[in-house]
Amino acid sequence: MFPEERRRRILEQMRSGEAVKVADLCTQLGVSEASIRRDLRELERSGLLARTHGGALPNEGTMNEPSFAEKATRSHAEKVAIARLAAGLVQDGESLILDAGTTTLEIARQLRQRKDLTVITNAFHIAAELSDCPGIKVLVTGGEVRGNTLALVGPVAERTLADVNADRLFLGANGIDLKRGITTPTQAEAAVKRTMIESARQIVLVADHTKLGKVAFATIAPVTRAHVLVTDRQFDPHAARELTARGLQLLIAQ
Amino acid sequence: MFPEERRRRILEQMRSGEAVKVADLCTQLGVSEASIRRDLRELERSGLLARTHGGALPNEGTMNEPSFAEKATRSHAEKVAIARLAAGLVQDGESLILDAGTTTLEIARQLRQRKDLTVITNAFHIAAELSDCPGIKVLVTGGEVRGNTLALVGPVAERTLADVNADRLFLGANGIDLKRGITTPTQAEAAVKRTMIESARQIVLVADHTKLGKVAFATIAPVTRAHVLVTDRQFDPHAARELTARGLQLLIAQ
DNA sequence: TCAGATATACTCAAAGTCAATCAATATCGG
DNA sequence: CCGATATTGATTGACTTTGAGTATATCTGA
Repeated sequence: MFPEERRRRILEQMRSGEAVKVADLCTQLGVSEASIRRDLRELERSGLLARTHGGALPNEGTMNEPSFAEKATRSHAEKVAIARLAAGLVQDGESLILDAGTTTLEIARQLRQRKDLTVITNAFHIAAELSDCPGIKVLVTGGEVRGNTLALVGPVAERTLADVNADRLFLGANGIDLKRGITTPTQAEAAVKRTMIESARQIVLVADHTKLGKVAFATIAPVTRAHVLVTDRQFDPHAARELTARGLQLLIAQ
Repeated sequence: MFPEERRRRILEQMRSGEAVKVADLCTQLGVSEASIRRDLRELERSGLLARTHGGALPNEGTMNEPSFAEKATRSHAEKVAIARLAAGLVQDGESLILDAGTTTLEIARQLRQRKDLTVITNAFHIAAELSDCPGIKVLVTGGEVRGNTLALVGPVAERTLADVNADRLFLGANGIDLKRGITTPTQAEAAVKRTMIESARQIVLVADHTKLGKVAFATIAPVTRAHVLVTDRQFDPHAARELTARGLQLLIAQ
């Protein structure tokens, strides 16, 4: 058992967010307490955990935060249903903007067989997904990479988007609220999404029912700025009626 | 038993994700510890495992990926060697342009631990590789996705590149020829690479020896436009002398 | 607040491991 | 055939890792 190996196992054990005790690790890994302490000190130095008396607590980054991959599998069936319905709006020959996000990635997958599409996106995954489709021309906006979402934001992205004219935008969001509008966690993302909205003729908002009522930090636009909302059937009927009354077309995936 | 064969067996043994001990490998493969250590050093350089005191651990993630087989080849080891040498030119705090390509991707990997870098690239893979590095700001050029290489080309890419000023460019190429210059298969890529050249203070051409004498369809620039060429030691000595005479600095990876 | 129980930092010596060098052998290209 | 290059294993001194021992620090419950 090597020191490095031991440290990996310690981290592995903390992945669930639980604290570890020196004595436990000691028996589990079959080394003296001195060695365990040395390991913990080292891992603390790397910023992976915080030591306490008798053991250690995992640090933010060490815990299993929902990665992109995990988010993508969470309620995957619903996302596919929403994506199918949304993709049905697209006619061959159109040009589309696809926002970054797991639902919009599903839309991209649904569009693979289509002919003569132009897709503009600020998401790696979407561009990669469509890059080998003969009937689809993919334009990436460029911009700075936003840490964990792999979305591109910033002036470069905005400028590219400002210079295009798309038939349709498929917009993702973290929060949809009747009063606070469509929201997202960062100003930078909000700015990009606003530019997308300006460059598209029709705005299709895609969001599952869990987004309703949530408010994230930065407002993108009022909900009425969207023309269509595609969501699932657990979407609150009251809110649905209210949105319809305000002129949105609602499409409910089954 | 050839060194290559031995290394393959070592990797074979680590496939399950288990650690290996120098002493064990030593008896199993019937060679001295010195040789085993040399093998492990080499494999570590290629990014296939992590050495520890007494043995080695499989590198997290890499072991079961499809890219694993490719990484185990000799040409990949050469690329890594070139990349290490090239990455050594970079000082913390600089801004770089990284062209799309397998060697430049390796350069990106070598830069992960650096601080305060700005990296501009037209390659997905490079952007993804560096996106989670706290010390590195990644700017993607944007542009159209070129089918199989996943490089971004076209007016959007060129405009983004034209608007930046980088300390260094690491440029890949399909062909390097004394008469025909630096070449690449398509006009679109050539145009992007030319823009990169214009936006950087120092041009570092990275190319293994197989590129010498090859001529691809589109010329990017004469070889003399580069300031430094990083290559491997199988690079033809005559050509090397000729290039040095023309003012290029040659760096030969061992 | 204090005493007793734990947990910790520190030093040290032993065991094991490593890098560097060198000479011997094997292989390659002409 | 010869010189150049690669590969190998032995040797040496230096480095890491380890657990025990000891003095200090921290926690807990009264």
